[in-house]
Parts: sequence; structure tokens; C-alpha cells
Amino acid sequence: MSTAQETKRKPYHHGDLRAALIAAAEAELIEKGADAFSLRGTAKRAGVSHAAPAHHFRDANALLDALAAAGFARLTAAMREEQTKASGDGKDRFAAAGVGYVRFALDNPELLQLMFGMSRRSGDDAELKRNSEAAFSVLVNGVGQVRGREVFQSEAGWRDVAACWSIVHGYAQLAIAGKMDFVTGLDFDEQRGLIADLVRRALPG
Amino acid sequence: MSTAQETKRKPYHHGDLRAALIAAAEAELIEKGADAFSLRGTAKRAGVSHAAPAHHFRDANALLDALAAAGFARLTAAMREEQTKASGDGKDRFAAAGVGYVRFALDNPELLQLMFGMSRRSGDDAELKRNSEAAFSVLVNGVGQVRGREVFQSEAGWRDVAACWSIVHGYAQLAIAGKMDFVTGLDFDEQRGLIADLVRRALPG
DNA sequence: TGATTATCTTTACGCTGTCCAGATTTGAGC
DNA sequence: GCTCAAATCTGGACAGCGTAAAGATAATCA
Repeated sequence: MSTAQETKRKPYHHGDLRAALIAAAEAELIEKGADAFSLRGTAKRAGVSHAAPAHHFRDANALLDALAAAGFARLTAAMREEQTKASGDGKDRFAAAGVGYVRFALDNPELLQLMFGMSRRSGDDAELKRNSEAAFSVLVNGVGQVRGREVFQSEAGWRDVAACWSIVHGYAQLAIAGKMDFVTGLDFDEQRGLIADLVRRALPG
Repeated sequence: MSTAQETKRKPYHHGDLRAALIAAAEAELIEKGADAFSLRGTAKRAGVSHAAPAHHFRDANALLDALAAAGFARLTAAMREEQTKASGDGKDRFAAAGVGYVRFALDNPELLQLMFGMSRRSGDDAELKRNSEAAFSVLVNGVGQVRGREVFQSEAGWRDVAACWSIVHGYAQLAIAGKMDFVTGLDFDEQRGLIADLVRRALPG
């Protein structure tokens, strides 16, 4: 009974429900929080029945895996964006990547917890693994540009990577948890200098 | 119909159900994981009906608040323990506190996520706030002993605190998430030197 | 065009957290 | 020591959850 003029009547098939579900899941995660997140609510947000997601994701955790994978892609983009905007020497540009990391974290706190937590995730998602390794490579390349690529032939380079990642990630997590109020205000631009200071501590010399 | 010989028949009243529920909640969290944690399972573990916890905790989140509070007390104890065992100068002893921090985190990964995450928590627990501030004070006192208490009159001391906390907490979180395998093995004693190195980076000079 | 496949809906089931009424025990006041 | 209120625990109820199964609809391909 579909006629020409009722073009906007919702079709039985969605079109790109998979992508719509990922977007809806993020909205659900942000609005309801990680606790009250529900697959049924996500499906309702996307305008489909509660069982529709099963045809695109094995279960709720697989959907959130896909969301986490998208999060890692955006994290990588945020780091690269700050890096290319930055001026100064190699270390300054590397510190800018750390600023991008924290900016993404503060802009997407629930998503960051999903990405790095062990909750609500199946873990065996290929795209998730690929994207998280891509984010990691931004970090490794940054250290390589500052220290020279030969540092990775010994343990020293990997210790640098561990130090930089730890200090930036730790600051991001603690800031999200509201534990860093003693050193920064709410305005992110106030934090840029502090974050650069942290990266310089982690990568001395 | 209670006679003398049936002394072990479980009494209608538990005795100290509140403490038993906190212990049961931790066991439930460890065995089932943060996702599959359930208040009913916790009550069954404690040997009471599913509605019994309501008389001791407002809701499930309040119970987990109490568990998180206990976690912060144990985190403080772990830091102090490593600190008193350590030899060397003030900075070495301070680094030992960081080692205790990471040791607690790796021994209690689910608990650490609960303590610092925003999931499954109501947030307005007085004991939780008190205990987390006590853990923070170990960190602040350690920086004060290394740098001298006057550093806190300017921003410098607080930046030191932020750097040390960030690098230690970040390493702990990333190690829990399995992201630090490129720099350490599974044995914790291998990590002690690395953790001390991280703290020295965060507190240079 | 016809049949197969993909997508979506509806129904159903067990589990969850929380509320409520009733049962049991404790303890304080007299 | 008794009584009665308060504290504690049980069992039943309810809505919401994730997921499985079966039927309905649309798209695809021979």
C-alpha cells in the first residue's frame, strides 16, 4: 500500500542501521551513563524494534566494541589534529599530541572509560584492535621523532613510550574522575600548559 | 521450635550483614566481573534473601560505594606498606609508595576501576570521600618530604603531585587494560624498577 | 518472475533492581 | 520481666533488561 507521495513513511528496512546504532549507542551512553545504558533504549533511539540490533551485532557488547573502535579512531584524529596545529620543535609537537589525547578524553569521558575499561566489552573485535594499535602508533612515532628511531632497539625507547602514555592517560582519567581540581580549572585552555609540562617530565633530556 | 541441639540453624538475623555484604560484593565483582555483578547474587553469597541488602544500603550503588571506600583504605595501606619497607633517600621511599599503588591496582583490578570509574556509584558517600582523601594525603605528604613543605605555597608542588599521581595511576590503568605488555612481563617484581623510574621522571631534579 | 537471503517485528523467557506487606528478632522503657 | 516499638529479614510483585525464536516484509539474484 505504499504510494508515491508517502515518501517519508519509514521503510521496513532502515538503510544503514549498523551505523545508526553506533551513533545511537553513543548518545545513549552520554545521556543515560554507562550504568543505565540499554540496548533497548539504543534501538528505540534508532527507531527500530528492540531485537533489530541482533542482526548487526552479536550482542550488546559487540555493539559497544564497535563504538569503542570508533572512539579510538577519533582519539587518533584528535592527537594528529593538535600535532599538526602545533609549532615549535619535535618535543613541542609531541606534547601537542598529548594535549589532543586529553582533549578527546575530557570531551568524551564515557567513551574513554569504555575504550580502556574492561566493562561492557567482548574484546575480540578486529576493528577495535586495529584502531587502538593505530592510536598507539601515533605515540610511538612521536617518541621516535624526538629520540630517533634507534631508541627502540633498546629498552630505553619503550620506557619513554610507557612514561608518556602513562602520564597523559593517567591525567586524563583522573581529570575525568574529578581528582585534578586542585591543579586546574574547568577551562581546557588552562590545562594545555600543564599537559605539555607533564609530557616534558615523562620525556626528559 | 528451636531446641538446644540445633545451634547452627541459621538465625533470622545475620549479625553483621553489612560487612558480610561488602565482602560478598567484592567476591561477586571479582568472580562475575563488573558487567555481570548483581545485587541478588551478592545477597545469595551472604546467605540472605534478595531484598535483605535494602536495610543496610539504599541501593546497589550505595553498597558499591562502601566497597570502593574499603578499597581506598586498602590502597592507602598498600602505599604505606611499601613505603615503610623501602630503604634509601626520601625520593626512593616516595617511589616505593608508587610501587604500592600499582601493586594494589594489579591485585585488585576490578576494585580499582570501581574506585576511579564513574560507573555503579552514587558518589555521595561520606566514608568514600574521607578514605579517598586519605589516600591522596599519602601522595601529598610524600611530595612534601621530597621537595619540602614550602613547595605547596606555589603552584610547583601541586604540579609535582599531579605529575606523580598521573604517571602512577596511568601506568596502573594501562597495565590493567593489558596495554603495557610491550614493556613489562607478568611478574610484578620485574615492574618495580620501571615504576620507580616513572616516579623519578615525574619528580625530576 | 520466483526463490532465496537479509532485515525487521513480535512474542516469550529468565534475570535484574526495587518496592511492599508480613514475619521474626532485638532492645528499650516501664 | 513484660510489652511494645524498632530493626531486621523473607517472599511476592512489578517493570525493565538482554537475548532467543518464529513470523513478516523487503531486497537480491537466478
